Amino acid sequence: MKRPKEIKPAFTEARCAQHLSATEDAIYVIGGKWTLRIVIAVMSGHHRFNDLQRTINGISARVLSSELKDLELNGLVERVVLVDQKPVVTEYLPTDYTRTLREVISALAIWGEKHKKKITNRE
Amino acid sequence: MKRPKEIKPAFTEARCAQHLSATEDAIYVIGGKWTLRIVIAVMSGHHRFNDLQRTINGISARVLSSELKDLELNGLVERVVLVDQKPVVTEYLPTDYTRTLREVISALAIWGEKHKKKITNRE
DNA sequence: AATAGTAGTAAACAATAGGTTAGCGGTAAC
DNA sequence: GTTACCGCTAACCTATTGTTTACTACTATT
Repeated sequence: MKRPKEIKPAFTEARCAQHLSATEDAIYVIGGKWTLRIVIAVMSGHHRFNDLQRTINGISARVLSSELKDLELNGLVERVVLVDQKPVVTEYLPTDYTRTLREVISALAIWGEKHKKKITNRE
Repeated sequence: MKRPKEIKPAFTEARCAQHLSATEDAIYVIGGKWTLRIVIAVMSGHHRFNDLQRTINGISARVLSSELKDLELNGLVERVVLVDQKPVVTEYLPTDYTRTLREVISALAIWGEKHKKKITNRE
């Protein structure tokens, strides 16, 4: 017997538990303040340290450095040092795994735009 | 003249800036450790304080309380006190705006599952 | 009368994230 | 020679976040 005249949930009980666990894992990896922004910048062609720092507004070298190390550990960027270049150049490149985040980023970006409109309209 | 033989970016430069700004806004609102998990639980039919605390593994009353206040301010839950009930009952209900997060949650949940499989397989 | 649940709040504290400043070794341009 | 860019790193500090414990006021059950 199911609750007779109540709001029907947007997610079933099973989906709830599943979603709770899965989003917990996802947020653990990509939920940081900077993580996805770095990923977006790398996917957009910004591969160098200082280029990334310039592109991502407000990030400090210290934080960028430690975030890049985490991302590398998780396989979300690949760090490549080009030794044969005149000044040795370090590049952070997207991987196949990075590209699996495209739908997540798109969904977030779409929602973020809607939310911005909502906020700016009401004030 | 565009870079001749390089990896072509997954996002264009314009999309990059757009995505950076929009996801920044989105993460500001829903990027917290608990935010989306509470939203999922509320959308799944868990409407009461203690029910939420039981459902969301590891959250303390203090944090749940303050997160619910934030969510209410952002219009992502509605706090309803049922005064006519024998013991006064407080409910946290999803709103229309909450439901705009469905795609975001789905995308995150799908990615989180994939990521979990990836991690458990390699160890 | 005692216990337990409901919906929290207060206080005190610990942990983590993030920011600021400074600097290093190298190259290259002025 | 001095300045500046590159890719960082160390030390230090602050702010946010989260934890624990205890407690409130009320109701219902045993």
